[in-house]
Amino acid sequence: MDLKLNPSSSVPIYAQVVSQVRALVASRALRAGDQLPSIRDLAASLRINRNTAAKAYEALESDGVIEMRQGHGCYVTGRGVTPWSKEERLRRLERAIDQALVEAYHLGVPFEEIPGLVRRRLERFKKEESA
Amino acid sequence: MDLKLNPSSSVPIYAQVVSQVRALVASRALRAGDQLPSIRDLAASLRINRNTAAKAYEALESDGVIEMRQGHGCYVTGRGVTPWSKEERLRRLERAIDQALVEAYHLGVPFEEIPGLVRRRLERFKKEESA
Amino acid sequence: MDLKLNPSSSVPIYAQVVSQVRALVASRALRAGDQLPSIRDLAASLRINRNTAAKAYEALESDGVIEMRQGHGCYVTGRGVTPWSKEERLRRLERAIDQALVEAYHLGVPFEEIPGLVRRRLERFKKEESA
Amino acid sequence: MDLKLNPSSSVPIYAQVVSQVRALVASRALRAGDQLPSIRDLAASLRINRNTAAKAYEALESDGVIEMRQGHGCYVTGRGVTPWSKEERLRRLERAIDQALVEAYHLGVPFEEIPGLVRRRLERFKKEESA
DNA sequence: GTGGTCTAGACCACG
DNA sequence: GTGGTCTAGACCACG
Repeated sequence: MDLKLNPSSSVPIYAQVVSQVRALVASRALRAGDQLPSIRDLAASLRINRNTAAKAYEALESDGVIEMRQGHGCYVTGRGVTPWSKEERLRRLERAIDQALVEAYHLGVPFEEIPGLVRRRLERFKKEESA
Repeated sequence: MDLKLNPSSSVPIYAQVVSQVRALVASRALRAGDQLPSIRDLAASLRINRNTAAKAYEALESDGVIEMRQGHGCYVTGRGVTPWSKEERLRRLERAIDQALVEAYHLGVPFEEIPGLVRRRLERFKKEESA
Repeated sequence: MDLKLNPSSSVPIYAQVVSQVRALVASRALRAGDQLPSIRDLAASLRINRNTAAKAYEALESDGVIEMRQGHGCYVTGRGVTPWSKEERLRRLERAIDQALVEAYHLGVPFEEIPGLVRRRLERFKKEESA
Repeated sequence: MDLKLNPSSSVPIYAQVVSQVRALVASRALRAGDQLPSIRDLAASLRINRNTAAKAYEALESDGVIEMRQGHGCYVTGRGVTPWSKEERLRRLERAIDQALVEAYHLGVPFEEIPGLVRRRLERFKKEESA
């Protein structure tokens, strides 16, 4: 699991780990049941403190992305036992989409180009998935 | 300018102001040349610290979203003053789109539904724009 | 003896075994003199580590819930072998009751509903007992 | 806010803080909007590490019992925006009640005494509430 | 070996 | 002043 950390980013290190693991799971590079490196190993390979690695894993666990088992290790959870209602889930997704649209506006990317771009990124995700 | 701030969110208040002003501009509720309230007035109306309001405006200015003219006030700038190259801008947008896709995966929303959703949000943006 | 263990719970497995055996005894599904599976058998049937099973039995024994007779096996003891004084016992029970009341408050269950609920659970216990 | 910690208990210090604050809120010794001591002050008064105090407050926040505000402090939340369904809430409460009943059995307290005891503890809660 | 807790202490971000 | 992050390092509980 090779994550790329930016220690000078304003995004905390543990949050960078969280979002990259979430992305790996979403792109199916990590799948349900897969074992993650232990907290110790992760900390060593990223050269961060054990507590920082533990904080990232804790956040991922309370997110429902991974499970940590006593004395065993950390495993990717099965997908989607999210405790949220259908409406709440839609609301959250719309918020993420709107953020991308706002970003597009301010970057000067015409709205007409968005659907094509989204389709391209989706294809890339699916390709990784079937790989 | 009525922004909805959540003081108990983990997102800093100044960042909430920034992202909501950016959204207002993107949805054309605020347009190039429009005047924003002064730092002092914004702080008063939102009942936030003046330093917080100032910090938000600074961030918006260095983002190229607003301009502060000494003794005149704050104005929404024209679009496309972003300091980034075409490639950098595409990279940033793809990152925002990917974040929405990762969110969709973890929320259990099937990828097939994404393009439709994006189109719907785009329509809403355009409607607000023409209003 | 079919116990339902949750390996991803934050409650240690041995403690899950202990509390479920205590519940079985309290509901009279297990009665004084009944023989429990050996440590080896329990570990095999629950597919847990033998040390874990042994630790659970040790805790149950020092609690006075079971007795382990060298070379004979494990047996449920008679009731009321608790080593505590009348006052201490009352204090412990009140603590358990208070915990339920605190839980009720935070779950938003009105206090008026508590006595009815307690009565219902008591009936269920007695029914299992007479079964 | 005087909490009594037992450093030699097997219950982690932060968890002791959590459960005692929950009890204070449930007994209305702390009410919605009340400010809690800052992490620094709590740590100093309990003579524990700031990180340990912070961990307790974080847990209380993710439980919905308190809110922490940037640069302001910690406040008791309004009651009961628990994200759980009515059924889940009942299930959790029943579990807590059952634990008290199991405890009663093993302590040799006759089931007949339970309803009276529960009523007494409820009265004590309500008295504190109106005080 | 694995995760969990705790401390001491530094530095930063926020308002 | 308040909370948030991070490190180094110790010791413990679990399986």
